[in-house]
Amino acid sequence: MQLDSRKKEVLHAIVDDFVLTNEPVGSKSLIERHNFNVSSATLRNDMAELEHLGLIEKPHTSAGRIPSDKGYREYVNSLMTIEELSPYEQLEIEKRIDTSVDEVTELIKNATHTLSETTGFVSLAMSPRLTKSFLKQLKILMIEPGKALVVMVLSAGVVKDKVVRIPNFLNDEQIFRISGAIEKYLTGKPLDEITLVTVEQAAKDTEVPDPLLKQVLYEAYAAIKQADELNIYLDGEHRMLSLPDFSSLGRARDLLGTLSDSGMVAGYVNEMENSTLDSRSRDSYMIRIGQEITLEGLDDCSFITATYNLTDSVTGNIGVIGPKRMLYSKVISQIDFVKKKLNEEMKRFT
Amino acid sequence: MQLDSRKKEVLHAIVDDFVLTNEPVGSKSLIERHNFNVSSATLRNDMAELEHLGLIEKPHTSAGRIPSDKGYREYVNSLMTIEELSPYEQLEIEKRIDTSVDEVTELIKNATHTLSETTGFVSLAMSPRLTKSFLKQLKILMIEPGKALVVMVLSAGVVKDKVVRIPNFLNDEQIFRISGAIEKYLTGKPLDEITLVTVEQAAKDTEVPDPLLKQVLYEAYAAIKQADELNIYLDGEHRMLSLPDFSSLGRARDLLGTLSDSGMVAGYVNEMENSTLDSRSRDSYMIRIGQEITLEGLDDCSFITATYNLTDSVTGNIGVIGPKRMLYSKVISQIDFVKKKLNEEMKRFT
DNA sequence: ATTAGCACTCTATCCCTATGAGTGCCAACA
DNA sequence: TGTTGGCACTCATAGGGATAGAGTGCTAAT
Repeated sequence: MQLDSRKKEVLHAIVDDFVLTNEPVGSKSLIERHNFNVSSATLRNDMAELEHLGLIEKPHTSAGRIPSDKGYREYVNSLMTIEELSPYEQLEIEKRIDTSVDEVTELIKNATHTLSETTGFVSLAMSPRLTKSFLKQLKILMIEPGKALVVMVLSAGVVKDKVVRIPNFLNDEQIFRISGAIEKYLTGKPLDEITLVTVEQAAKDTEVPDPLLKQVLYEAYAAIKQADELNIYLDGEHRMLSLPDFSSLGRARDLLGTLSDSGMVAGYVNEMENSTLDSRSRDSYMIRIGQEITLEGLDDCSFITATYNLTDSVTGNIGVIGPKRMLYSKVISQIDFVKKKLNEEMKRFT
Repeated sequence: MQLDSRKKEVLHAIVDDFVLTNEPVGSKSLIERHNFNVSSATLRNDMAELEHLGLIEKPHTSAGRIPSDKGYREYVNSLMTIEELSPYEQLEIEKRIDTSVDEVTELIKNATHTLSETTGFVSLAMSPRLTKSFLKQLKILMIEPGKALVVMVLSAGVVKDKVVRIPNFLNDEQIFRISGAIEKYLTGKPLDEITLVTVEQAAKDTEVPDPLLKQVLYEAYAAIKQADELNIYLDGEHRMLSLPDFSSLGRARDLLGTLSDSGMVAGYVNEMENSTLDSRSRDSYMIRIGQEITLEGLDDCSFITATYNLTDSVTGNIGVIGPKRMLYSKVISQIDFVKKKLNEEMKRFT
């Protein structure tokens, strides 16, 4: 996109003004608010050009201009500058995140909640992707005949467990032996390298009758696989209703309807994570604007996520879904700061 | 409330019509829809009387009548008849509840989700009140130096755990001894009879140095107490946006804002549970209508809950938050049926 | 390349009116 | 005493101009 410098300024100003006022911005008000040393007629020419390029558009013939998705994209990619949060803003966030919790999950939920409060938008986080973490401990506890609890401690400091069914006539002793064998064989193995075959191999010499063994192994395997399932945490959905951008009930309904299917949102975040659309090397966040988002009802939204690290290889995402018409640089700083805090606090768990 | 039988019919008809059409109902349309063998003028007299009693009201001078909170209350208490769901409706619900899950929590979430889908309103459930359940097993597993996992199996078939901090230099052996002592002493005790004192007594003879012991005991106690904390599951909040009753964005915002504070809603349900307002002996559900609900923003809602049983003494609530203008008898049957299914399925876990 | 000027477009707002559903009340009736 | 027909009155809602205002595109001059 080659734009001469004034046109860049004009686009920048239009985005800024529209974000601020939520009203289509015209050539005259642009002159009033900003120090362009040219006349409104000149800006009108520039604006016609920007519209021709698809960066801005008119709601109707005689209205001012609003940024198009492409315009926001240009703004985000090349025009805006991201500033650090002020010490005061940083403090506000630090005060809000409750870091006194004992579990990673709670910490993530807290951070997500804080992010929603801070931005005023919907926030979301994905649980850490545990496929790269490895098994540190695995114990199977008998609960009662036919029922056992598989407890796993993963390298990232995460504890997972699952109630499983086992054959009724297996006794403590046998379970203990199976459990020990699995643990011995699988400790240190990344979750994504654990297959049903490796689990079965683990228990070769347990001296437990084969038909009994099979079911336990399968259940243990299922428990392990469940441990690396992704969870998503959404927060602050109701805040969207306070935004003028969603004052039409229809839009609000579609949006919240889509967000209520958290599995679908999680799938989308995952897809984003694996996409090559973003210049990840440059920045540590991903942005999707308006129609770029393939979820229904999010056409008027932007979706920004950053990646947090529980360990080097165990990561998750945290971010925001807000209106396209948002203060991108501010929101990005806020996400970034929350992410940093989250990373710091997570060191406690690993 | 002494009403002659025609006035009862009139109130009944007004509620029915208003629920159906969402429009104030006038004397004339009442005649048209129902077989009152009197003239509209007579109904006008009756309606004036009902209004005088505070059972119905006018949005403005020359409009029809709508039921007041008191009118709905009368309807619910004395006028409506509750019918069983049709076999088809029952089947629809049975199809929807996924009962193949391994944990009570998942089952409850599924039932809640189904209830929201079925009614089209917000549904909610409280986790079982575990204070009356007793400890069946308690194990403390070392995770790493300074960190352990307390695993509890409760009589209601529920498994709870919590990561706790312990002194760094406690070894496996010592933890095993403490764990065994606590378990031996507390097994069979209802959770609400377990105090810090009883936990401390449990571990008198463990031969673990006292200062180390203290911290573990405190953490174990905290874990036990956390096990009986109440969780709430809300589902289908977005459905409220599809209801004409909440077509005003302001109302919808207030409502969803309040619901987003799930802790507050949980507190309210608990309060309801302990209230004596309801004739619990007669029916197995509780209803709060409009202003009877002390939560902000729920003035236009009704709140109906029923009690499910995990065991005889371990219960929770499941119910619906919908608009006042709802088909009470239908919704009550739906809740009741879901509750029954839930009770049946829960037998598997105990 | 920039600017002033101008005709044109379209929305938003206000006011006015007509419509119609509904009410309360009164007098008459069974 | 309860019921009814009749009637004047009320008020929300919808529709139809008329107007103001902000903004645009285009042209001709600088």
